[in-house]
Amino acid sequence: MNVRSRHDAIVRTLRRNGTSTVDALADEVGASRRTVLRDISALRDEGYVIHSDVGRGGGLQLDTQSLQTRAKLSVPEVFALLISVAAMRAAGNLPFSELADAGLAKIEKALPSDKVKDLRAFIECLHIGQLSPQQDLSDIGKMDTDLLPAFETAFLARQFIRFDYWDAKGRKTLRKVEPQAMLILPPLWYLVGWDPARDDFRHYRMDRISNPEAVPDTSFRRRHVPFEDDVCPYSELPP
Amino acid sequence: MNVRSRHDAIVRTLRRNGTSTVDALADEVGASRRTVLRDISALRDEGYVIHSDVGRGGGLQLDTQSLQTRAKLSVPEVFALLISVAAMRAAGNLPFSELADAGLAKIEKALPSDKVKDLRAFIECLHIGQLSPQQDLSDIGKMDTDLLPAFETAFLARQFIRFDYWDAKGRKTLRKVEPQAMLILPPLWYLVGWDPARDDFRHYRMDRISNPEAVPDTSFRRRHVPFEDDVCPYSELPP
DNA sequence: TTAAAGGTGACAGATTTTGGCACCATTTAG
DNA sequence: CTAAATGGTGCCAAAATCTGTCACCTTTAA
Repeated sequence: MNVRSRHDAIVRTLRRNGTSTVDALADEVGASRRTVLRDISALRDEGYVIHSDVGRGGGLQLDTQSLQTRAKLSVPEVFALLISVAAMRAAGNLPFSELADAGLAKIEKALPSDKVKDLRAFIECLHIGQLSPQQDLSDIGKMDTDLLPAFETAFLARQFIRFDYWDAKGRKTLRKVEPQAMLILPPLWYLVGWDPARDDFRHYRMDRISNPEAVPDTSFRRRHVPFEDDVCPYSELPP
Repeated sequence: MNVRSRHDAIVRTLRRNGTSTVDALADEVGASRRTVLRDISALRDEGYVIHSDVGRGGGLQLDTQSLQTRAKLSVPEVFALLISVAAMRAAGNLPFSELADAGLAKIEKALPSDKVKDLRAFIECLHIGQLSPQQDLSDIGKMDTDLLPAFETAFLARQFIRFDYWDAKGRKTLRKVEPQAMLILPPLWYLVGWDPARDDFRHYRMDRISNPEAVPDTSFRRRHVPFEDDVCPYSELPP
């Protein structure tokens, strides 16, 4: 019996029984009274709130609201959560969004600090708006999460991005643009890029992009994307 | 040097240097070659993807997209994240919402299963709509997250909820209602309750509720709340 | 062929964890 | 009041685990 799994067993037992004595716990997890007491102390250090009543009829009691959970997340998952909360916040602060932020802050604290900075910088490139409901959105494709690495690299290292694009008429073309921003108009998601060949901004629906690849190019410039606050000048975007 | 901190040091070094040899790592973290190899093996077991090139010029390389983070979250924080993602999904599926769900699934897997069921059941009571923008929302108060425990208890144990309520005219009254649903009209958040004294549904702005308390009462009935799909019959709600 | 790299197994020594014990403080039953 | 039940602490030896050393293997590039 591992120390970690013994801790888990203790928490589980406390949750199940509501209240329990040290000796009963020791019996349950197959460890000595002394060890269980040390475990309780360790769990308290970890943030669990465990009440104890001393004396006859007393025992230990786990504060159910204080339950901790230990999750192991990958960077793309953290990224997705960050976007979710950022999008929700942009849509109008919900109650609990502070609490969600607190949770995310803990997750971020567990990431290497440079990775956090990268993610935040990427999220700075997001613009979230409201799509007018009369648009025809019958053909929304699923966005492939495999796109993420190339986009992250291109945005953060200020590289060009090259990809295949199927336009609204079903024609496939090869594009190479400076990634300037990401525009979210739920449920659509656009890349806003500066196309040097056309000397203008172009927007690309993410679900029509495939095989993206970050391409180093010294001519990259960060440009001022013509978003004004929450007003999106792209409101006449073809779906 | 702890095992845990040595693992962290190894991951940090691999991230910083991009690629590194076992001997260099051993030197860096002040441990033997053998120990570092054991640590690498342990990290791989934990889910880190570490590529290795054998032979002259080879070395270890951490797959940057596979970076894991170990976060410790409390139940209310998990709850807030669940609501965020649920709300975002209701607002129109964003790309990455699947990824966010995958992350949340991992978090939930780390929770006791009954707690997960409770949280899901609570979230079932949420109705998320769109607030028409012409409403006057100048006086939105902050919702206190301390309200959560009482609401969770009342909803899940089917108990009445008693609270102080300040209405739009600033009058304070004591209410006791059957909690039937939660209505989210960003950025507002309502409790939809059946008030037995008035024999009708009433809605209460959450930021005007204080001192909520769950009260067991055998007369509680689950009622059909007159929401129709996404159409909210409460659209004439006074803010 | 040789040197540089990752990887494995075995074993003794170093370190940490565990169990047992004595003991203390508090509370409730009788 | 007294006794029993409970949480809690300090100490130390035994048990378990971790670590370093060493020998050796495989693969790869010069």
